[in-house]
Amino acid sequence: MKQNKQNRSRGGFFKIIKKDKHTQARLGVLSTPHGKIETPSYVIVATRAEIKCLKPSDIKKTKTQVVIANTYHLWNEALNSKLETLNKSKTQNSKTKTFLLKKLGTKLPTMTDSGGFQVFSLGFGKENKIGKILNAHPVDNRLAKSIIHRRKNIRISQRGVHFLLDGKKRFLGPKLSMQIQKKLGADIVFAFDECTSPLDSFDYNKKALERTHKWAQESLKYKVKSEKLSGKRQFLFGIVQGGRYKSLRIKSSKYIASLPFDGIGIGGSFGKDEMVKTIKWVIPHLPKEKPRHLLGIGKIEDIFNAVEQGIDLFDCVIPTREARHGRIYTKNGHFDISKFRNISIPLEKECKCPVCKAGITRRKLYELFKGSDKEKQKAQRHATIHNIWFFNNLLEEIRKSIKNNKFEQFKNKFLKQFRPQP
RNA sequence: UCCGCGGUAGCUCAAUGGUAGAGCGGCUCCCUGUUAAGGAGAUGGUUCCAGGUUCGAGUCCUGGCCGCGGAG
Repeated sequence: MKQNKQNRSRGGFFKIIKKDKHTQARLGVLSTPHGKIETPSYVIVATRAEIKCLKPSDIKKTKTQVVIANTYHLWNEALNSKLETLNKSKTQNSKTKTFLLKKLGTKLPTMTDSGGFQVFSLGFGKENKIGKILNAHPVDNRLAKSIIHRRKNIRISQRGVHFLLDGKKRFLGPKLSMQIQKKLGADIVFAFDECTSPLDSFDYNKKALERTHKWAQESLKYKVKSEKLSGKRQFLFGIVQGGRYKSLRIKSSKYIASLPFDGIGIGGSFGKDEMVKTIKWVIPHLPKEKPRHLLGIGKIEDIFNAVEQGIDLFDCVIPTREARHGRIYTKNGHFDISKFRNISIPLEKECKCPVCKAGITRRKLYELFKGSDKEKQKAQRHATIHNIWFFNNLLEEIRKSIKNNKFEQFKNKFLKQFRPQP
């Protein structure tokens, strides 16, 4: 184990090129079997190995460096692909594309999430209709008490998680998660963990954290084993949990940092406006030379705050989901297309994204959104391309600013300008 | 000119004579490791007009007006 730790953390997988003088922001490069990723980078969500509403050729236009798919949602497809792969290898299909890349239809670095988030989203989250970040409306304590621990869709044990969904029962644990992720073939994979809810108590989080740490060990063990067998390299990230509790976050950081992971994910839930605080508890205990991925974050402000604290990777559904719902991102803030339906100006002034360059106006986009099913699909595709491009471009600018020692200035300037639209 | 059918929210339509509703649109808001191509909320009415019957009329009766279809 100790040997592994030494070898794996120095494999040239992650190189830090520059550290910002005034903040903890850093510029780096991740080298994966399918290409390099310049960090900080936004990882675009492609849950079922496709970016919703986009064709493979669209993805190339969006400055996307890397995408993340999901173990839980590709479970069946991944296991069924066993036969497919065998058949194809028999018929001499010499291309060694991974399952993910085949489905994605374009070549670029990929990641997969382990299914740990679904322990929350399909359990507590679904049951109580809350997200992993406590929202603006303060939750009544009595309400919080009444809903705590109601997780009728899942059963969690030391071995893993039983999902009881849509009348189907299935079990996912660290070993199976690693097996599925191996099959999916991402360049970077995550250890199986338990994402808890922001309303879970200290005691619950403590127990959950013990499980997550146990599963981290097992994910690592199984991954090392399968690597020996197949010879194929996948980089594995461990995940820090601990919810909203400082002592647990620190404990988790230290523990995950002590294991021979290739990178560190920071997962779990956050209290309202407590994200920076939580990241600050975690970062000091992480190895400086390993990449850090803030799971499931974030919004524009979150990105700047996290980069400032030394985060290298993000992923979030915000750009894509909100695009589908008609929200457009611009440097002056985001706006809902319905509010600007009569304006014949580009989605964003002087935007260089392919959609704006093609002359799609706000009025046109609105008309498409309200048109036939086919037109709506077009609208969602345009909005998705624009938003993804916007986020990727923003990260590009952030990288540039770190390079020039101007991150803080850039952050302040950008956030000042990024206000809800006039 | 006659016969028939209809006229209710911005639009399309509901409502055995008993508190006028729904869908869509418009408006406000939400979306953070996607069971989300989604969700929440507020608003919205001289029921074409004028009479009549009735405790009570969107509903029944009479007469107008308007629209659609048919016949001449």
